[in-house]
Amino acid sequence: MPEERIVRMPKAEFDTGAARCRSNFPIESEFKGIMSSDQSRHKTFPAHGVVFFEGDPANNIYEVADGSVMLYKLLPDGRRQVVEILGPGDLFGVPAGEVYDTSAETLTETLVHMISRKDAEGSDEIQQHMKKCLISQVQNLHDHAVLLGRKSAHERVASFLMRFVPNRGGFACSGPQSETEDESVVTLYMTRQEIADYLGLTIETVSRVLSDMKRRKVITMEKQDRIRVMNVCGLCHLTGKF
Amino acid sequence: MPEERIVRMPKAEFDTGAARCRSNFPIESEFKGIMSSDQSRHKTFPAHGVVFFEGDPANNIYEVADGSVMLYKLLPDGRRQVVEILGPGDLFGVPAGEVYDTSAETLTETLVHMISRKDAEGSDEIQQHMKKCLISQVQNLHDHAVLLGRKSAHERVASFLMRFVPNRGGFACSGPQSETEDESVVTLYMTRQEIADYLGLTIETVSRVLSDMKRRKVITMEKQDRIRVMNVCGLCHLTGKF
DNA sequence: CGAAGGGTTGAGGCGGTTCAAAGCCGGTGG
DNA sequence: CCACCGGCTTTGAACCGCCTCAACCCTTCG
Repeated sequence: MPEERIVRMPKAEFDTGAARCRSNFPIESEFKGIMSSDQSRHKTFPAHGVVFFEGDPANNIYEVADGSVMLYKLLPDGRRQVVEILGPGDLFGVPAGEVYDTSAETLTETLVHMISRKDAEGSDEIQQHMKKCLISQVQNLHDHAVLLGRKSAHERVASFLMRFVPNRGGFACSGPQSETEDESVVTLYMTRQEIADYLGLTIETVSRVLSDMKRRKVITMEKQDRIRVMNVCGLCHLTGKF
Repeated sequence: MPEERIVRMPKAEFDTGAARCRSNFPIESEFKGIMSSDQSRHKTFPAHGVVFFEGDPANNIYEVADGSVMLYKLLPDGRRQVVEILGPGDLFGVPAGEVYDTSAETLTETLVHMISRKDAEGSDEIQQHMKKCLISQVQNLHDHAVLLGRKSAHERVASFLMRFVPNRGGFACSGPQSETEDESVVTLYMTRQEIADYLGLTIETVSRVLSDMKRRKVITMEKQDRIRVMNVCGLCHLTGKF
């Protein structure tokens, strides 16, 4: 079945490699960051801790060492859009101007490496890594623009869940483990509000879509943020990407 | 009035400098590209010409020398999302994997510089420029995510139009030229379909919003793609950003 | 003049939001 | 151990903004 799907896929849907830099799993990884050098400092934030606010002077560049971070922007009336979700190995806080263009908050307890802008400029290794991360970041943002601009609520939630299923859904999709079973457990570490703000929806819509998927037996919920996908292939087809 | 608005602006709305790398004007600029070296080739595309398709092998990196280019992605059922609009000085076709993650089409007659990936790797100058462009690209994509995820149709169209008004709307907004008049003429060089696909709307909605703005005398239309903004400050307030 | 290809306008429907109420669950204190 | 509280989540009902579908208009070009 996955082979068949690959054959049918038009060029445009090939995996372009954007996922290779950043992990599928925001958590649980033991990433050995490129920034773990002398000149870098470390800092641990609790879950839902603020790393910096939009508009703060951009003095440091950060790398997620362990945990997960979201970047978001606010409109003056309080509307929020979460623009990126980052995991181990991802960089953030790389500024075009003098200040950060987004706020950064942790989702889970998170260890970050920090390095000053000046020191980052000086290191070729870091520059290289930065470029690589930026490129994959851009491609992820392209995907997210498609999601926000053109996908239905069901497709958005399905795409979101698929993000956290390892080795599935991309060009290199490994297909179901066995003939009879195609399950996977994903842990979100995000509140409904955070998910909604990432997907451009409301809390209620996210909740309704998840309930609907439960009703259709695509997923079951072990805890509120721990979801068992009963049929990965089925969920994948709900993303709109295939 | 503009000074007053700046004072009221919370930190979060400061211009973060994302616009500095790329021009406000996709057209009419005589940008002397960093790629205009020996090893680069040039190519001119007519308006609405295809530079490459999503999924094509990513052999070259491009720079817009003159004209404008849009990058878009398609879903298999034909839904399209334009993810970026580029002008002189902007780079595109920088791949994370082996293939392009978007398609690239010109909006107007466009001159591009091309350079092979290998040659790009070799030049520090190009690497530097590439990094700078990527960073501003990321910030523009952040803004666009907010637009797609959280803004109303009116706010989207207003934001879109403000993009093409020079020196207005950002942190460095110069304010109205005179006490009595606050006009500006923008030329879109895009069909309604392209605008709609960029803003995550339908043709009809774009058309209706523009008609509504005409009715409210915020804009007048000199030609279908040539719009006179009668009240820049007024339009700016419709963007939702202030 | 007629055809073709955008663009505009109108009517109706639907998906997602809004507002409101109830449910669930973990934590705290009696 | 259970009652209570607060925060998050779920569910329901009504509404509304944008989409869909269809007709019409305008401009361009043969």
